[in-house]
Amino acid sequence: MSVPDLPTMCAALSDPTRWELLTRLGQGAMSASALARVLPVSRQAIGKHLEVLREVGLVESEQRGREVVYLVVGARLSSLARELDRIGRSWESGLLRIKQLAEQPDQDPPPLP
Amino acid sequence: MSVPDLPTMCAALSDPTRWELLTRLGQGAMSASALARVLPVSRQAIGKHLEVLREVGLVESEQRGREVVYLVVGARLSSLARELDRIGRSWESGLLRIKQLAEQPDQDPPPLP
DNA sequence: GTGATGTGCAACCATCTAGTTGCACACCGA
DNA sequence: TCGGTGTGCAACTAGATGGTTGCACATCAC
Repeated sequence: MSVPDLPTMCAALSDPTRWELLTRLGQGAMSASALARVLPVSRQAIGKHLEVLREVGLVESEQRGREVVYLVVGARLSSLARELDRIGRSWESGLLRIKQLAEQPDQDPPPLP
Repeated sequence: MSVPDLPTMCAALSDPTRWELLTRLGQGAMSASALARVLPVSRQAIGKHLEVLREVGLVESEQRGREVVYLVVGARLSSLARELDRIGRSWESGLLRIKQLAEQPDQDPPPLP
């Protein structure tokens, strides 16, 4: 899996059903069929959701006997969080800089060389 | 604006055009028309995107003369980041706990009262 | 072996969404 | 006063998406 860009990562997290899947998997690995038994969605739909999550690295799959169980990858979510925080801070500091400029009226104008 | 849930916040961030808007606004407040001048998208489409971002609190709007300028709210993204990180960590610790349990075979079984 | 269970793949459908165009109206400046 | 610019609202379209059903096939347990 190549590292997905931010919009793709966020798109994977934009569906309530996928959050439900992630939350369940957060309590322990499960197969698609097992998830379909406890959720009001077909096994095939769940399979598609898990594939989306796997593509962005939020879950990993593992063959166990004849079934395929999925494990959540919390570190992936945390690394996304770090990146979002970094960007959010940069926006804030940028606005701060501009606000400071606006609050210095006609003071110390840059000399034209 | 009521606080939006995680899927809704992530959905707002799942579109490349909206990230483009946020990035531009990160360098300074702009109006929808000004954004439309520098992006290959119509002013109306940009207006819809900005409305989506405003609903989840990622931008704020401000009347300036006859135009409406939009400002990015970096703190909103950072607070989302904190929440995602918290969840990611909880998943990791949960898996760790289960892994530890699995690695203690038939040891210290709980007494039945 | 045989039935039950789990998986994979494909076709199909309804709805959401990101984009467009078009028009009406407000307002600023020369 | 009048042209240019900015905004708001509505209608429409193509494609993405989340969901379904159906079927074929592998595999585990009895």
